[in-house]
Formats: sequence, C-alpha cells, structure tokens
Amino acid sequence: MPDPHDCPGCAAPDLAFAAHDHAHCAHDALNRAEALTAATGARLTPVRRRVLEILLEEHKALGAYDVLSRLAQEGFGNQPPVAYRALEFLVDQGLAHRIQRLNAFTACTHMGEDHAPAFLICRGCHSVAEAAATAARAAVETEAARAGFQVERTTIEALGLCPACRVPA
Amino acid sequence: MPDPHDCPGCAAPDLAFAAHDHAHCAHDALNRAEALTAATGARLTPVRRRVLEILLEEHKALGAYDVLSRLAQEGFGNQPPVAYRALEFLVDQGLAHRIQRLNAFTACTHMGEDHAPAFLICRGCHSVAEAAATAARAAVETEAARAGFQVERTTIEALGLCPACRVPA
DNA sequence: CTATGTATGTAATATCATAACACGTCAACC
DNA sequence: GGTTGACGTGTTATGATATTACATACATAG
Repeated sequence: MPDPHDCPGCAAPDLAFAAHDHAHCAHDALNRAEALTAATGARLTPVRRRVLEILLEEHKALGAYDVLSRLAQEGFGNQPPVAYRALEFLVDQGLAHRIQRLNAFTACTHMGEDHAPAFLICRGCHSVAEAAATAARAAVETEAARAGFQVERTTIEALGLCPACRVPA
Repeated sequence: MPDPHDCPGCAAPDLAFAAHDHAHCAHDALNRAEALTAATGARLTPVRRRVLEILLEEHKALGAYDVLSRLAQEGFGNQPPVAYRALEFLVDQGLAHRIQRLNAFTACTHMGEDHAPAFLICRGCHSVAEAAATAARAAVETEAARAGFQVERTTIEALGLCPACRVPA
C-alpha cells in the first residue's frame, strides 16, 4: 500500500496526463471530498457520492447523460434532474468542474484549494487536466479594467494535444 | 456623414461598451466583411450577409434560434441548419465569434486582424466586448507546456459587469 | 447547355437542460 | 408523540441547442 506521497498523480495533480496510481488518486480525492463536506455541513449523499466516484474513474469529462445512465443502471433515478442536481452540488462545493466547451463535467483535482484553474482538453484522448491560471486571469483582468469592465469569473479552456497524443503511437 | 476616424466605436472597437455611432460602426464592419470575403473568394451570400447584419445590430450575442426566427420572418428558410450554417461560415471567416458560455454568437469587432480575443460578457445588459488576450494566452501556454500539453486554441471568457451596469441607474 | 461544386431548404432526430410537482426522510420544536 | 419545515430524491413534461441526411436550386467552367 503506497504512502500518499508516493503517488505521482497526487503529488502533481495538475498532471492528469502523467502516469499515476489512479485508483489511489481517486480514493484519496473521495476521502478529501468527505472531509470537506463534513467540515461545511454539506451532505455528500449516496447519489452525490456515486456521481463523484463516477467522475473520478477517469480524468475525462462526462456529460450529464453519461452520468445519468450509469446511475440508472445502479438503481438510482433515471431522469435528467437526478444527474444535473448532483453535478450542480459537486460544482457548487468545488468538488467538480463544468467544462463549457464540452458541455460536460470532470472531478476536481485540487479539492479544497479554492482555485480557479484553466482546463487543458486533449482532442485526442479527451482527457482533461487543470493548470494554474493565476497569471492568465490577472492578464485578463488587466485588459478588462482598461475597458472599465469588472470581472467576476473567467473561464479559460485550452484545446490541444496531451503529451501522449502528441506522439502518434 | 462622419469621417471614419470620428467614430469612437471604430476607433476603439474593444470598447463595445463605449457610446458610439453604432449605425456607422455596423455599416463599416459590413463593408470590411465584403472586402475580406471578396479578397479570399469566400461568398458572402444573402443569408450569410443578413445573418452578419443581424449580429451587427447590437453588441450582444444572439442564439442560433434567435437568428433563425429573424431569418424566417424575412423569407429565408426556417430550419435550424439555415442559421447554423451561416453562423459557422461567419465564424470560419473570422467575421463572427461563438461565445461558449452563452451558446450564442456575436459579430467580430476586429475583422481582418487575425486576433484571438478574450470576451467580456456583461451579466447585466448581456453585451459582449472583445479584449486583447495575447498576454493571457501566453500565460496559459506557459502553464500548459509545463504539463507537456500543446495548446491549439484557447477560449477565454470573462463574466462580470460592464461600465454602465456597475453603477445601478 | 450541361456537368460540377457549392449553397440553400427541409424533415427528422439527437443532445443538452430545466420547470414544476409529488413523495420521503429527518431533525427541531411544541 | 405529532407537527412542521427543510432538504433531497424521483418523475413528468417540456424547452433549448445542435446535427444528420437528403432534396433542390443556382452559379460557373467547360
């Protein structure tokens, strides 16, 4: 059983692309989610927990209906609001993110860090990673200020190729 | 009849928020679109031209179905592909942009400049402006490179309040 | 004038998302 | 112990966004 600090995925969670003990990575994330929700009084109910587990299975974004069909197979409700509500909860709690470009959702890899990342979306394997966006956000706000615009939230999504997909086979 | 250089909207087209002679601004943009398409051999047909005119009426983003209903009223086809195809053409030609966050489209305010702007979306009046994003893009690419990710396109959209909507009435 | 490519029109359907309401659970309160 | 109220879940129905596939028109090169 690996010490937490031996897991490259957890040590450098930006790098969803890096090989890592993903089972451990996901398990760790779920524990963190439990702790965070317990701390704030938010309720990580069975549906919500299961949706998070589903999102954690891979570093990819899943559509609400993908999640829903998984839930339905497992005996949860099979109508869209079941999935959308759980996903909305996770996003509100900072446990998942919505990827605008894909109309899809992905588990957060920096739970509890109060971050506002940029997303790196691989058009080859469809994996999604988070990258630091502090500098980019600052640059946007500087430009916005020149127009007198007051930024509240900024979405930054980059489409391209992950390390594995850059080298064909 | 104003000299082109007298139009604040055209002199500083970043500032969709600034008061300007919008009729002139739109007319000028249409002329530029004609010139650009003529130069590349692309055909600015009646539907396409009309869609661009519709987008140019305001500095807001319009949904495909909004555009479509306008077209239908005017005797063009009234099925979704009519609107989506014209919009896709305009986006491909750099004459319009898609705003991911709104599932909507807006006329480009920098036609012919080969730009990749950030969008400033006002949640008060729903106007959309373009802002320079060179620095922000560079920052994203720097971070992406650290993960071995090769960026091809980056979407940057800021939500907030425009100058007019910051001061309530 | 006819073959070709491109644009437009239409029907049908797929995909994504929300409103509105019913029911169940559980804790706080009287 | 029953009542109330908040919250979560489930379901129906519908709305909003987008695409596939095919038919038709139309310009232009040959």
